[in-house]
Amino acid sequence: MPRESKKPTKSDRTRAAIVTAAQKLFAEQGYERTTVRDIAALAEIDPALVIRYFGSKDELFARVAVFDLKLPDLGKVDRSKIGENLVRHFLSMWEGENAIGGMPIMLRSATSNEVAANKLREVFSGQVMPALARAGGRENVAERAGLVSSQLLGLAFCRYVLKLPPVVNLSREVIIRAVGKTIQRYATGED
Amino acid sequence: MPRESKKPTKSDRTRAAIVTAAQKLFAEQGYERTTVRDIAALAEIDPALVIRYFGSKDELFARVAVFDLKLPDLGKVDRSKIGENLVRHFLSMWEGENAIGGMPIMLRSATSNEVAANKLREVFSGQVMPALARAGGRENVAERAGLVSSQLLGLAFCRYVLKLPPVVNLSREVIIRAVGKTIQRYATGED
DNA sequence: CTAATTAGTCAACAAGCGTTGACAAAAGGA
DNA sequence: TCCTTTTGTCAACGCTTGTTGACTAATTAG
Repeated sequence: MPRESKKPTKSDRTRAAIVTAAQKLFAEQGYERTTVRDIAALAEIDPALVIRYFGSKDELFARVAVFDLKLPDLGKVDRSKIGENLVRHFLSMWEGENAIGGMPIMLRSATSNEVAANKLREVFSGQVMPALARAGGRENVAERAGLVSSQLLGLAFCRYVLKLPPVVNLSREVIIRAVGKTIQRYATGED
Repeated sequence: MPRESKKPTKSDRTRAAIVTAAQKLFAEQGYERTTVRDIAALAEIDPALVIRYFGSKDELFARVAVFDLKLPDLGKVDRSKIGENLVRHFLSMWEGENAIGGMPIMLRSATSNEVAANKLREVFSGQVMPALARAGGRENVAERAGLVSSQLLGLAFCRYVLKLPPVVNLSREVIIRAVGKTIQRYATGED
């Protein structure tokens, strides 16, 4: 009974359907508003299967609410283009083909779900801080990373979660120029 | 039966206790997580009274989730100090004595409660946009207001809701200097 | 083909939710 | 004092939630 990656097809299609439905609903309505029955209905399966395959609603959420920012090595980026680079990367994480599904899920749920909030803080200390440590001096890393996060999370919050019309309507170019300049200053610590 | 402001004391102390408890709990856990029974327990009254006095949980939330940013007239502020001024004002709205209780309530609930999200958007178009219209040219008001909001809401989200340690630890002075410079650029549309 | 394993169905559970209405206590004016 | 209005209490309602276990159907192995 090799549990290896052989036998690609069985009804893990069910598992996949559950995951897909859960991602969509958690991202749209957050953890509390999304019910196991909603997920099952969207996946066109029985609610009991959600529990059978994932143990509980919490475990399913934990499974789905993981993501990797895939931040580039800022030590290898042209020093004067770090801000632009980060903003471009950030937008591509949220929009287009390779968008990371876990991000809207976390942002929507972190306000009322302590598990999600902790995961977001971990992403910060495990991914954002280390990346920023390679972008400027060793000093004030936390301060610089905090400022960067406040701007980028705020942008995501307004644009993708709250959907504030003027922020939704901002073009990629405007964001890259205006916000990029801010991130450049925060990230490098230059005044 | 004059319904005027006479007779200051009866048991509107109950009403006040309910409002106070509701503000605290909505601000800490958001709309969905907060139950009528929780509010009643904190106010040390019967759950039925919450409904009696406020009609429903939704009406109580609507009552409590209102706020006025009290933005200053930016036309009367030294043009080069608009950013600093706005950030100072923003911090005072969140911290200290006269902090507005409705703000954390809204921010926590807007991610999963459409009523709260709409109210936030109304605050934006009814208070932030008009104020910014007096800070720069008539053009790009929406763009500038959107950028300002993305930074200030992001700051509030990280510092007061998510409580990201590096952002919580930022001193007022650092925030006023670093974020103030950003807001200055966004608000005036310079560069 | 038969037997065993896997996948899916169904009804129900205990707990929690917002909300209601019938009733008792307290307060205040006549 | 009595009577009316205000305040508060209590139990219960109908509904939804996450979760469970017994059962059937489908798939696979020998």
